[in-house]
This record gives sequence, structure tokens and C-alpha cells, in this order.
Amino acid sequence: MTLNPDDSRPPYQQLAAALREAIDRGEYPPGAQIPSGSELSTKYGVARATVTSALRLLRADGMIVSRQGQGVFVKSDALEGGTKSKGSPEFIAITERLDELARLVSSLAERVAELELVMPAPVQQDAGPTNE
Amino acid sequence: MTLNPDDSRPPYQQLAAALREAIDRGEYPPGAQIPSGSELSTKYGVARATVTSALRLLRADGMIVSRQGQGVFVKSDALEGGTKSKGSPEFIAITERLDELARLVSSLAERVAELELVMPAPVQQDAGPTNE
DNA sequence: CTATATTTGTACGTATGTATC
DNA sequence: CGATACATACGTACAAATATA
Repeated sequence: MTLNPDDSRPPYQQLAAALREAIDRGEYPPGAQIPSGSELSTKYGVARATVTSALRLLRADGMIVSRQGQGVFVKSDALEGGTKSKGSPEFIAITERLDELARLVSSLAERVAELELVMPAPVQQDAGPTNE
Repeated sequence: MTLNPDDSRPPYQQLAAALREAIDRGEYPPGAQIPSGSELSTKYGVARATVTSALRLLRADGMIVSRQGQGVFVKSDALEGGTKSKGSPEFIAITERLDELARLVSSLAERVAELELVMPAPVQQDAGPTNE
């Protein structure tokens, strides 16, 4: 499988569309693991960075989740028909912002959890008022 | 200005935090143009791709807008009013909530980063459970 | 209108770090 | 410990859009 050089869209968008279609087609059913970045890179004749860019779009669509050391998996509630990939530019922009924000919040939560492990326990204030 | 190698955050997140702080500090006021990718690359000693990654976070925060052939500009609510208000009231409301949330998360990220600098590094437990 | 420089966007190939198996 | 897989980074190159001479 190769990308179409006549397509006006850049390769990473074409690859994203191809993967979306494959998911909708059921080639990668919900919960299944998508081929690794290296495999996709070889299969479609693009660099691994291009695969990463394409997967970022799918992640923004909420169709996949990436787990370091494991792989990339199709989300269980991935919609059929590619409804999420369409919509107004504003919708896409908001979705991407939400995705980045969600990832940032996740990493923040982990960092805070680690900090709490090494933090001395908060000193109990002497019977302070609990109102807000 | 150079990045801190002791910071546990990857360079692109450090750079994003530095740029966020510079914007909040008023070094790049609303509507102003941020130094070009090449300049930031030289100034902070990172690759341009790293600058791009950092700017993607700021874009996710809603702090900047990029215009190909022109540059990257600090987003100004007043400046953006003309083009951004072309959505349904629901879209505008969601965008505003997203903006506030992004700002809150950004401030949280900076506070966590400061805490991590003062805190002792978490010890790696070599006999811990590896399952989840 | 054309040519050139600037800036962002995208892509490539390679390398390293880290998590998981 | 070794193999696999994603995350990140580097440096280079070209395309697209814009501004300017």
C-alpha cells in the first residue's frame, strides 16, 4: 500500500485517513492493536515521524490510545463512519486542544502522585475551621 | 537562556513552560509576534522540531496562533473576536470554558514543576509490583 | 509581475530514553 | 537481560504562504 502522490493532502493526513478507514472497515476492531510504528512506516513507505503525526490526529479524534512499551490500540467506543473526523474546523481545533489538555492533565496527575510519595505528610493544623 | 538538564521534564515541555512564563510576564504581549522557530531554536539550544512541539502545547493552551509565512502571535481575545465569534453560542461557550481550563492547567503545571525542582528525586523501588 | 528572503508546515533518517513484555 | 514499542530529540531538506524589493 502506498500513498497517492496526486492527493493534495500531505502524507500524514492521507495516512490518518487510511487508518481511519481501516478502523471503520473493521480491519482493526475496537480493542485491537494497530501495527507498530515501524511496520506502518514500512507498509506505507513513510518515515516513522510521519506515522507519529498521523497517529496524533487519530488520537485527537479519540479513535486510538497509545501505551508506551505496549502499542497503539483502537478505542472501544470508536465511532463508525468517521463522524468524529468530520465537522467544522472549529470542532476539530477544539477536539485537538482537548486531547493535548487531557494528556497534560494525565502527566500532571502522575507527577503529583510521585511528589506525594516523597512529601512529608501534611501537618494537621490544630482543629482549624473546615468551612470554605 | 538554556534549558535545565536537571529538570525531569523533556525539553519541549520546558520550553513550553518558559514561553508561557514569558507571555504571562508580558515579554510577548497579546498580539505580539513570538521569535521565529529558527531564533528560538538558536536561543534555547534545541532543534526546530522541538520548538514546534513546544508551540503545539501553547496552541493547545489557546495562547498562540500560527500563520504560515508570517509567524506565531500571542493570542489576543480582542484581536480574535472577529473570526472566532463565527460559531454557535454553544461553541463559543465551550471555547471559553476550554480557555479557562487550559489556563488553570498551565498554572498547575508550572507549580508542579517548581515543586519538582525543590523536592528530592523519587527513589526507584527495584522490588515493587510491576502489574497495574 | 517577478524574484527573493522569511517563516511556518511537513518529511526524512537516525539516535536515545523509557516502559513493557 | 534482551527484545519490542512508543516518546522525544536532532539535523537537514523541501514545500507553502507571506512579505518585500
